[in-house]
Amino acid sequence: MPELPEVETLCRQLSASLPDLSIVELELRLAKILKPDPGLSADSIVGARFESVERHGKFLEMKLDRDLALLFHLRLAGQLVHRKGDVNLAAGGHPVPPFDAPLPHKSTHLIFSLSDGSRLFMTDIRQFGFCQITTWASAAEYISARSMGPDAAGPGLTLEALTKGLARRKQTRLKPLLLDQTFVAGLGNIYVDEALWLGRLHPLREAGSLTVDEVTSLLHSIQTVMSIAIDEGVAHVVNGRADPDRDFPKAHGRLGQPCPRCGTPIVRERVAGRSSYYCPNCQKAPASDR
DNA sequence: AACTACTCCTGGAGGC
DNA sequence: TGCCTCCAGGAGTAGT
Repeated sequence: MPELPEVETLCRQLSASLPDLSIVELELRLAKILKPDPGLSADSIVGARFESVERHGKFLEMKLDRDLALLFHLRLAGQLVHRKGDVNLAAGGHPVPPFDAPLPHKSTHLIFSLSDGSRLFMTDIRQFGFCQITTWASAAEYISARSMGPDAAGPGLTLEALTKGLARRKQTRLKPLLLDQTFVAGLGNIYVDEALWLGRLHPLREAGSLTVDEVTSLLHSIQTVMSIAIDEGVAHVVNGRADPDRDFPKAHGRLGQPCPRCGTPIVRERVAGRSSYYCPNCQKAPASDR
């Protein structure tokens, strides 16, 4: 569930809390979570100091001195909490367990003890996330090899780039296309649904069927959803259900609830193997499906 | 090229 | 109450 906004929020917090601290000890509680590059090991990073934290799509890269780096992907349910005493200096990712829960949790797989007595916990109830121990150059190579598209919240996602991208993938439905990290980087199931709802586009529309106005609308919708989530708070969805006390997300996780725009009940349909929520009135199905 | 199915895994929800 | 099944989700891979 951690998508671009969750990782970006975490990145900003860790950028403030980690630099200049060094790693005193690393406790690995689930071996497969840690993936050291050949020639490196958990021991390699003991004593190394954090320099900076960066986001690449949904990847989080922590640059250390000695040319070392940690590359995290939180996948479905990964969470990072940097805590000193009872105080969270940074916390983000999947909201289960709650960020203020006692740590380590039974699903905490990795604990970094840092030079000021604080600790960084990686918790992941689904065990799909990972932390790679690598070098600056190998991290850059690894990221580059993903061939990620323009960042959904970055300046590279322009009308021109989006138009060209859609033209290259004319036959692909919008939902799987937007989930494809090589098309645009950072979106996941929740924010794709939100962007499509905001742009009044049905998830099964083919990329090549969009008018110029619709492409423009899609671009603005992606950018708007990203900035709302980053600036005003990420979507709170647990087990596929949107938090009933918040009005964001608008469509995702709101089966049967009235569309905030027109009042028509939101429907759920399986698209590309994923639950997709949309308004059947505002987001008209493609002609071929009617 | 584009699609589906399957894999990794756990926990929460709902049915009976 | 307790079993059972289903579902959530990112992304890689294999097969059609």
